[in-house]
Amino acid sequence: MTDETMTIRQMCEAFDVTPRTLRFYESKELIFPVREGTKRLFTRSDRARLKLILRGKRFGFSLEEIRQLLDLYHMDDGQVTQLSKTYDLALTHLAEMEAQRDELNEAIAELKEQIEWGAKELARRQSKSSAA
Amino acid sequence: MTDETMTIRQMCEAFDVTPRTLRFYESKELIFPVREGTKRLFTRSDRARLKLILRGKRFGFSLEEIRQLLDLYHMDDGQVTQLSKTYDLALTHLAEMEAQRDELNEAIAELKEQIEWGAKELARRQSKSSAA
DNA sequence: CGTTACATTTACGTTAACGTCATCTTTCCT
DNA sequence: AGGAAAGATGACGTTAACGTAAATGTAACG
Repeated sequence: MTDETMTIRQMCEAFDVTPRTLRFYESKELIFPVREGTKRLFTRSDRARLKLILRGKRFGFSLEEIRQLLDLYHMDDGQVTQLSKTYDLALTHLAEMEAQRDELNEAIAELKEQIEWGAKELARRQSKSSAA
Repeated sequence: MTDETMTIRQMCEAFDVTPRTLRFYESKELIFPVREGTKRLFTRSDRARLKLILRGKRFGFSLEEIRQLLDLYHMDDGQVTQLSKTYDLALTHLAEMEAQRDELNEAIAELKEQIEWGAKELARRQSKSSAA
């Protein structure tokens, strides 16, 4: 290994994705692996971004939404020109995520109720079949 | 209005969806509007299910996953045969949702940090430009 | 030096979740 | 009665996010 870089295979195993996925994310400018000849080498930065990408996906964000958010976490390189724009976007997303968390908590509470109801039903049917 | 049923238009306005979406959900057996002649009439049950559907979507669940979960909330009608199967599925989903909530909280915390960093940067640049 | 084994590019295929006509009843209003 | 409005039924189109296959390159190994 040259540095702290990883090959595409190592990335795939580390993050449980396919090569196609990584190439696809690169084509969409979500990650920027460097080239050693023709081969891709993924840096620490790519790994950090990929982690955020996969997390965003789990929250139901589209790749395009994620791409815009990634700029916030990757602000150090050069074009800080759009900082305040990105900042606003981050605030919006934060609000969305907090709303989603609240709704998720509500949904969890409701689901728990249903589960308890189900548990009682199962117990009831258990006693019936053992009584027969 | 005959009962507590709603037309497709009323549903669309109430839930901010298109007719196509409702027909699509019916074709996928997520909702079961009754027919008055050729027209669909949506019951209270359909509305409850639709609410859960839309919520599930916001959490990133697929319609197929949602369809299975809906059975849990709709258990009263007849086939309680699969109760324990549905029960297990509900427990699994509950675990998933709790994990998602935890991860969401973590992400919110990180995003807040980034936002604070952005706020400081903006302030720093503000003082620079006013000093010039 | 040939052959695995991994890599790249190009390009067409696929699935989910609807959108968008086009065409046809049904219904309601004046 | 007659025309607009709402609803229904196909059927084809679209977008996102990759999957998959074909053709080619290259790097290490015995």
